[in-house]
Order: sequence, then structure tokens, then C-alpha cells
Amino acid sequence: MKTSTVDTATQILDVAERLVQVRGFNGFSYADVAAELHITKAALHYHFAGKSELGEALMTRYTARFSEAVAGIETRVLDAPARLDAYADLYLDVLRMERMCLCGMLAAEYQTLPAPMRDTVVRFFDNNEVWLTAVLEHGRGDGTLHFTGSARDTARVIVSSLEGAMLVARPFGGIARFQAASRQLLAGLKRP
Amino acid sequence: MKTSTVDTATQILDVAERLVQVRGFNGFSYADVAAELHITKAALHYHFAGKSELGEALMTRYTARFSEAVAGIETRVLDAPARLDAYADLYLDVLRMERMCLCGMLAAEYQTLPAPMRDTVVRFFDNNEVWLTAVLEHGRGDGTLHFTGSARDTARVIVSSLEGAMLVARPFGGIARFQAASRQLLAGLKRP
DNA sequence: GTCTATAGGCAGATAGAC
DNA sequence: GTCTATCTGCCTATAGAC
Repeated sequence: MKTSTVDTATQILDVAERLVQVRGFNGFSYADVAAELHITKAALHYHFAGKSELGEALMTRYTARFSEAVAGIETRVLDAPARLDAYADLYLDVLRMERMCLCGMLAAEYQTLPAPMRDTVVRFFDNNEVWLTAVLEHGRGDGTLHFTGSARDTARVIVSSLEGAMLVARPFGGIARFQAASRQLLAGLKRP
Repeated sequence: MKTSTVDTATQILDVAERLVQVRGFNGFSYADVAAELHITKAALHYHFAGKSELGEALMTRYTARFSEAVAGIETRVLDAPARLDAYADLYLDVLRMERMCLCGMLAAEYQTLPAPMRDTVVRFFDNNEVWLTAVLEHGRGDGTLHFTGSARDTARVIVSSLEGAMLVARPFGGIARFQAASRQLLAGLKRP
């Protein structure tokens, strides 16, 4: 019989994840997380030895979740243009919570990250590009998408443009700017 | 008769600017700047009362410089497509120094910034969009540029996509990713 | 698993001499 | 303008009781 209470480690990850996405990895502390959960900093160290380990755990979970969400698109959505829309909606959902993409935030702070975290950031973008590349090639094959240059380069444009749209949209508040940028970006791939 | 030595305040701004662009506003300290210039933290406080004031001074100078650079494009470059290329090259020059755009970095850290700095970040993006909007309308008028939707929305796509391309390119090292994204983005505006 | 207590360091900042 | 000296406070982290 499963309880309704959430594992403490999970609660820690939830709070820390939000803090990193809103304030950055260098913009939050163990004290912030502890205060919010009404536990002590020492209790945090029991679950995650140090900030670096906490960061690695955040990345592992985030990457897995994002991969699941992306895989879910393939089962629900069939044609390539709609898959791109659904992909952009993943970013929109994050922005609605007034957060930055975790990996986009960490990309900004990249030079200050513990070494183990750096690799996972790069891998995140790579994984996304691989998936998008397949979608783009599929769409070009059946004539629903149109772009010049390689599918991989176009995938890179999509990833970086969506990250940039999130980055700039947050200081302005609201999701309008992101949506406008996202729509215009994807519209360019749908018209012949 | 002007001396060859550089004003200390200017040296401080130079070092601090680089540190913010590489490590973020929350990723550098007065101690870092002082050590690099072989002066004490107290000397820094003489020139800039606090980190917030230093940050404001950085933004003021950066915004002015960027505006000058953008204005310079208008005097050197005449047709709209070439102006867009020159604009993208401003970002490329920053990336070549292995830095992020100052305002892109601060956009990521927006929620943790001192209030006076926030407004200047928003204004930076606004100013850039205004200039780009004029270039886009000019280009559409003489038939050298083609895009659907408003010039303002397209300007926003350009700004956010270039910021995103810088953001993602840095963890991968080198400028290739940025150049590929930049070229593809602008190519879409040049073809009919 | 969570606590109290504390270590050791670095942050931003100030007073006052030179 | 720059220094030494110092402050207060927060940071990450650890030891050891419960």
C-alpha cells in the first residue's frame, strides 16, 4: 500500500530543481532548500553529499524526464510538423512555470559548473538534436517539412532558438514573446 | 598630453565585464576582480560602492557600446541583408572571446539581479528590436528581405535566436555551432 | 533520517591610516 | 586612491547525539 507522502530525496530534488531553473545553480543554497522543506542543511547533506552531487542528480532526473516526454510525443503525434509543435510545447510548459530550461540555465553558468555536471549539459542538447534530426528527416521525406541544409543543422537551430526564446522571454514576463518566436520559427519549416 | 595608462575604474569595468560574461553576475566576486588587478577589495569599493552599482555601470557602458556598434553598421553597410549579417557578427565577436552576451547572461540570472539592473536588461533587448525592426521594414520595402508576420515579431525572433545560439554554442566550444545557426536563420529571411 | 553544534572559508562591505 | 584591518553574515560541509 503506497503512502501519499513523497520521498524526502524527491522533495529535495523538486525544490532544488525549481530554484536552479529560476535563480541559477550559483543563485541558490542548501539553506534555501532546507528552509523551504523545514529541515536542516545537515539533513540535506545526508541525501546529497554536496552541491555538486545534488546538481548531478538534478541533471540525471531532468534528462530522463525530458527524454520520456519526447518519446511520448512519438506515440501520441504522428506527423512531423505536429511533432515539432509538441516539442516546442515542452518548452512552453516550463516557461509557464516562470522557469528557464534547466540545461539552458546551466549552459549560461557552464564555466562555473562542477566538471561532472558539464558533460550532462552537453549530452542533453545532443540528445534533443538527435531526436529532432529524425523528425526533420521524416518530415522532409513525406513532404510535410521544408528546409535547406542538413537536418542536423536545422535541429540545432530549433534547439538554440527555443532556448533563446525562453531566455529572453522571462525578463519580459508572460509567454507571449516565446509563443511568437516559436510560431514564427516553426512556420518557416512548414511552408514550401 | 594623454598618458598610456588606463583609468582604474575602466580597468575594473573591463575585468568585471569579462568575469560576468564568462561566469555570470553570481559567479564572480570583488575578490576576483581585485586579485586580477593587484589591488584590494577596499579599493574597488572606492570606485564602485557595491556590486549592484558595479553591475549598473557595466550595463550602462555595454549598452552604449552596443548601440554605437549598431549605429556604425548603418554608416558602413547599406543594404538590409548585409546589415543583418553585420549585426550577427557583433554576437560572433563576443563569442570568439568565449563570452556570452552580457545581457543574455543577465537575462538568465534575471530573478536574482538588483532591481536597477533589471530594467537595463529589458531596455537592451528593446533597443535592439527597434533597430532590427527598422532594418527589416527597409529590406521588405526594397524587396531584399522576405518574412511573414510583423517586422517587430521577426526582430524578436532574430534577437532571441542569436542569444540562444550563443548560449548553446559555448558549452560545445568553438564558434561553428553559432555560425551554422546564424547563417540558417538569416538565410530564411533572404530567400523569397 | 533528522537533529544540534560548529568548523573553516569566502562573501560584500566599512573605518580609518597613509 | 590605495592600503590594512576588521566586521558581519552566509556559504558548504562535518561530527556526533538522538
